[in-house]
Amino acid sequence: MTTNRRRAATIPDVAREAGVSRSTASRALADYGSVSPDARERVRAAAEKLGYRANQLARSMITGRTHTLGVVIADIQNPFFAGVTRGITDAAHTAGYQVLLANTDEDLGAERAAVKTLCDKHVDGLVVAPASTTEVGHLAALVEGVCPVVLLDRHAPSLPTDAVTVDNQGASADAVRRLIAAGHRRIALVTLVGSEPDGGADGGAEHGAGARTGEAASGPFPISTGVERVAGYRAALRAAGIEDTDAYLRVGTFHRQDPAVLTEELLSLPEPPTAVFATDSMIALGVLSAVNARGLRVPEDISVVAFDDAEWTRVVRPRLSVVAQPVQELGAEAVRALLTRIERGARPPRHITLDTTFITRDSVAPPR
Amino acid sequence: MTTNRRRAATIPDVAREAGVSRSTASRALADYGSVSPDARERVRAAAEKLGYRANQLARSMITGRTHTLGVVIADIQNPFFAGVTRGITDAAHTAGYQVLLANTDEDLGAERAAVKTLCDKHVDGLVVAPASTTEVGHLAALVEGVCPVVLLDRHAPSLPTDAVTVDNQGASADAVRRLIAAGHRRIALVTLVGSEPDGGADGGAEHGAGARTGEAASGPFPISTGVERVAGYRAALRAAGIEDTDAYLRVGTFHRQDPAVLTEELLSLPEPPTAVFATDSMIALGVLSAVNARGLRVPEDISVVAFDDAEWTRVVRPRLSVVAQPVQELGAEAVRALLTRIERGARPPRHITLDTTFITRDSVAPPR
DNA sequence: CTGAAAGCGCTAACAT
DNA sequence: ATGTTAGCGCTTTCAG
Repeated sequence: MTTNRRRAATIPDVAREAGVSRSTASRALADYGSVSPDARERVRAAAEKLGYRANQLARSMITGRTHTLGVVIADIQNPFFAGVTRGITDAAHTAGYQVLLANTDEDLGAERAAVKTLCDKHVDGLVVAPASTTEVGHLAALVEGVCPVVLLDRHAPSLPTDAVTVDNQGASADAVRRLIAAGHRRIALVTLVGSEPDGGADGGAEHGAGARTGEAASGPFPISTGVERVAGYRAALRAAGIEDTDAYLRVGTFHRQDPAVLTEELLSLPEPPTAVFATDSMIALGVLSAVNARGLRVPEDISVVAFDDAEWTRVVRPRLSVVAQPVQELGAEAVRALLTRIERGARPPRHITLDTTFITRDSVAPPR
Repeated sequence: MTTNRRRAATIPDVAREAGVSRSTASRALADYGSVSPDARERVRAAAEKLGYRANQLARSMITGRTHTLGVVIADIQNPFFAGVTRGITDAAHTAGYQVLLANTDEDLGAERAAVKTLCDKHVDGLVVAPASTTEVGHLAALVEGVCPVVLLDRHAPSLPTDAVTVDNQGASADAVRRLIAAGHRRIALVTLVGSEPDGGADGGAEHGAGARTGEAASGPFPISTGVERVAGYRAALRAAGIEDTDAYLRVGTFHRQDPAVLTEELLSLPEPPTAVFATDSMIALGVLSAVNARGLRVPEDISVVAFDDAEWTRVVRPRLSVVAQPVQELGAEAVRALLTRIERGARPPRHITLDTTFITRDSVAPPR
């Protein structure tokens, strides 16, 4: 029934079949310029008959647009990024774009490599959750007109481009304030930061924030999210008259420290915290596992609050009270910003802030 | 310091700088044919100096290879697929390939569209977790030499290509057998299938499996995973002398039914099940929420077992006993199979089966 | 080992 | 409105 065809049909084939020139065929198919209704119909029919599919590669080479977006995140297995990525792909597909995915595990080297590879693939734009918000030289180079970039989840002040985040400081302060309102004074914060700054020449903003951790983290925080959440935590503590805001602050490094261990350290303090705030759901998993391992009960023995409304937080007993981020919307908004930047070209950087919601469940109680 | 450059450096630029012809420059850069060490070095230096980056689009147009793989899955927010995707991207990147991502939500139409778009983008191969294992006409067309496809998680017998799965039937039977060993007789299975067959002309294999659900699911199961897990469930039940294997079988449709509601129905039966088997972690979430809503305790009042070792299953109390699938390995293995197919061309279909592990935790107890 | 020339499939000026 | 011509950046025969 079907005709043999070794080679896919091309524009010349369609043009011949329709009895028009290649340009007319091209115009009719790509829907630009002016074509007579008659010719247009003949071309459409011929294309249909031959099963013509445009060679996007060739088209991209001419137009300079691939209708492909690059997404560079820490880890697709982290529910936050999975949600964000879902939002990104949905928004992208709706707009006729495909999505190229890369994981960095918060490693700056991996991020640089990913960005380079994706650019080589001629993505029309990049959504990046940067491993560092100060070491952004590799991104700065792109922002200068090479390839639009939009930052997601994290804001790099030195980078003149859009960023889509939540109000981390406010959300964090709010969460801590709720713990304080419940009567807590010894409130811990457990967080993880990306790779250490590698000392490259990177005219970036300053983020001094020493953390009293066991050994590491003497340098600056590389990720704005962490900085801001810690800032909110400190602010709320200070506002409550708690002077030593860093007594229960634990900042680990993504690859080198396990949040469970950090928590274990906290719990073995002479005066252990009565509440723990985890800055994401993966960290919360570690916190809970340390709490469980020690036989402590939530919330009777210790209160727990976390960032990110992961599905499991509704199923654990007690159900976890969380700071919910609009994950899919973050992704969708980032794509929207990126597309505007792609279509309208350079424009003043916008920082879009989406609202979080504190979801009160059962993991907070007054300290004993 | 840096020179102004509006236009990216091209091969002619490098050739000129190195004082050789374009062909020689191309050979040196792409590392093929023969080039004198001297010329090769001069070209490398020139490329370095000009910051030359090959135009992958142009290269792909000639070579016919894009070093891009397409991944078509149900939902990246499902931890199973997130893990699989992580395995895929890692393996792909290691081999020098990028990954284009598409979600289908188990919708056949979305899958067809995704496959078409990805092919138009000239991916070198496709990893697909098909929404249906019988309606695979759109994939069959590709397998005929157009674009290598490897099936993931699900096996379509009618499709002459590789599939990477676990032994679903065996794993399922094993899990049910453990429930039986604990003394259960009224064991429920809650599962979800993709979109209904659309009656297209698709010479596929037959999968008859009626399910006693409230309203839907009178047709065949479209997904092999579901079929096999149900088969294992039935086999184990029958082997234990339980005749009516479908009394507690609940098969919902992905978009139209909520596992929590299905479970709620089961629990309100005159003789409710004493154990529930959920065929993935998302379904388990629904099952648990229904169980919790009814105030039942696990495992005292009801035992629960699920497929997929999601992170949260270790944190809930009681910790959930699960059938763990090697998620990342599934993805990595699929890429490996795909790459062999891409490099070595057509070959007899292989069905690769990876081992599952039953992880005994605390959600199973004898019935009261 | 190297260079000249052809051409992948398509779009975009420029004529007509 | 349509056809002619050029050319995107690269690889690849084919001569030399």
